[in-house]
Amino acid sequence: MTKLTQRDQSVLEAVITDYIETGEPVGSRTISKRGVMNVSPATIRNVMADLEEMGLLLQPHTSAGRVPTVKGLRLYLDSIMQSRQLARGEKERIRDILQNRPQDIRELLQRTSRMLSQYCRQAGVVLWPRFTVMRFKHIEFIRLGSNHVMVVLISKAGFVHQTHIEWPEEITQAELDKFSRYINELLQNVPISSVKERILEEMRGEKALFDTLFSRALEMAKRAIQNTIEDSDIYIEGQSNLLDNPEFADVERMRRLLHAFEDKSRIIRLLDVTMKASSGIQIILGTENDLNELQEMSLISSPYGAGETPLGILGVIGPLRMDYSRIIPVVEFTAKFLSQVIGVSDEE
Amino acid sequence: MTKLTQRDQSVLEAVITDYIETGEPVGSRTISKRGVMNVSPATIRNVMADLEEMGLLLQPHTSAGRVPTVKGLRLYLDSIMQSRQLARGEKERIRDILQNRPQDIRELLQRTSRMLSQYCRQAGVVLWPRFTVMRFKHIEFIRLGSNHVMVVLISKAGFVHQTHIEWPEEITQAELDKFSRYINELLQNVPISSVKERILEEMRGEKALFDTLFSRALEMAKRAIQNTIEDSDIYIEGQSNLLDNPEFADVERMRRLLHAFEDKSRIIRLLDVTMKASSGIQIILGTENDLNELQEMSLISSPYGAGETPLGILGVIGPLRMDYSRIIPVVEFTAKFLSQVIGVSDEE
DNA sequence: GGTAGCACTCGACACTAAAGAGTGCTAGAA
DNA sequence: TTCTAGCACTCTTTAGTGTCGAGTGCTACC
Repeated sequence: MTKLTQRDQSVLEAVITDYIETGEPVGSRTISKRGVMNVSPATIRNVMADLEEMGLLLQPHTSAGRVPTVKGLRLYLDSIMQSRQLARGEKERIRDILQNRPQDIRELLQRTSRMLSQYCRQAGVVLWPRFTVMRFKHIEFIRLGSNHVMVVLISKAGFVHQTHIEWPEEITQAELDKFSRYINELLQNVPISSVKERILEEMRGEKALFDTLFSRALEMAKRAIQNTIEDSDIYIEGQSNLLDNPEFADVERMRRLLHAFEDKSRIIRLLDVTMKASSGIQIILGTENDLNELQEMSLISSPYGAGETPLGILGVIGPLRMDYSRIIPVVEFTAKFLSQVIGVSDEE
Repeated sequence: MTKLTQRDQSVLEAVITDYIETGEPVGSRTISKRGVMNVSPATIRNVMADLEEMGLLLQPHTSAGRVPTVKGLRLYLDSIMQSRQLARGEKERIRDILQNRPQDIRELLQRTSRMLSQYCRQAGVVLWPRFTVMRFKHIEFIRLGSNHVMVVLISKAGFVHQTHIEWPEEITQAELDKFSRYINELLQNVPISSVKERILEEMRGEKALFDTLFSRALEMAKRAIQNTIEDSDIYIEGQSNLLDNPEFADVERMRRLLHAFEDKSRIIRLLDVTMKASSGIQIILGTENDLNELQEMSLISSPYGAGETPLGILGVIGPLRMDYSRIIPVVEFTAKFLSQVIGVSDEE
């Protein structure tokens, strides 16, 4: 690919900026009038024709202005755009919303998602952390019925997971309490990803051989953990913001989009992959993702975690035409700040 | 109001049936051709004019067919329509989906909501039970940080609630365990609505006076309960089904609707009121509810509970034009069956 | 290399006409 | 008295037409 001259870049930037603002195809005259470069529309047209040949711009129809392609946007994001700094007031506002530590972490994540959506006027999304990356804090067995035991599992960062197992034999709450005590002592601070191994190891140990109570406790914990691993959830808020974008005036498009949002498992997978791919902010533009229904959307995301360990991912989903220079720092800051809030309880 | 003759009723029914099927205004000729009554279009027209005068039908514009009004639909539902029985196969299908008791109750409710939406091709809705109507089963305090204590509260039916309190003084997990034991013993099987009184009562008692540990446990439990009471949540699934209805081809309408769904608190209030109003199935048609955004929707709902006690409410939200005769029995059956599933653990 | 001018293309919009569905009313039949 | 056939009328929908304007590509010229 031919290298872009300074002027080419300026034109590309002008087209994109204008397009992001208006959503309409941008004509040569518009750019010329802006006066960033003092050249005539005709000159601009020549440059635009070049850019189109390189696949950076696109003409929806012969006599229309130009619209950036995914490739064009990508180039712009990677090497032309300057992210704005967040004003102090903006940071304060985000802090205020997240700082009042709410009732439970579920609500914190949900609130984060809502904040992102309102603040960026797009859909906000937060992925519930995968349990496997957390550290064990506490387990509790509660007898619900003659064969039902409820298990509540809590991670150091304060994430709660509940599950439910069948237990063939009659068992009392007092016994279950003993189970809890055994397991809590055993697994204190162990990463949940290695809990299972740890249990298996212990099962082969001497104590389990002679202490039936202990070995049954291990068995129960094993089952509970098995139920827990694949658990995942996601909060998508502010979907209706997307409707306000003129690009979704089309009902058919809107419908596809809502369908995509309702089938959460696929979005979870997308986010999961994204999280593993990078530790910093990441942008996926339209066709760069594999979900058919999201081909016209982009995702701006960043992992969050407790201190250094990444736990989940949060971000903003919106149309290709978004105010990236504003949203990127918002997502970045939110992730950083949320990590701090969560990290507090994880540290000691 | 003049009483309806048999023929009037037949015409009303025919109009409504046809309208529910097609969504288009229904003309006199259409009904005549159906051949339910052997009369000419002109006769039907006379009857329709009468019905319109009574406010049961409406003509969108001078030269169009008729559409039922809310009043007309209400009359139809209350005294003309015959609910279909669910076929055995249909019942089986519903059972299958709900019976495999899932990981946790949250998932069970969510799954119910999804099932309703898929099965009725509208939006399904389930209200998370209010904690106040449940009975106490178990409480657990877990130390998260020097000043943070996480509280997990479990009801007999297996509902879990987590909250989070600040505690001014340093406290060890061992102490917290003692707290849990005290409170669990004290509150076993008490209705959560009277837990607070019970605690206050106990605080004035002799034991609290002399046993500081006990009185501190009470204090902590009191705070936890305070956080818990107003908690409520709702699952709305299958919103995209609504988009498939031609009446929502209009983007503006769609947008209002999505906004309504995103502001869950108002829908929760609506359901809450509905739940208290009646013990059986209940239908709210369009303008009969107070939410501006839902004026064009109706809600078919039924309370569910553990055994006899109503806990929450579930139902289907869709446009005025719904296949009531099919959906009503589905909602009814689902509520009954869900109550059974939940009831199991509540009984002993 | 940049610019001005010009002919051309295409979508948006407004306007018109025709088709079709459905009604209300009236006069006559059962 | 009740029903029906017929007719004039109303209103929406759809297709078709003409005009306007934004924007382009090309060419000749500075």
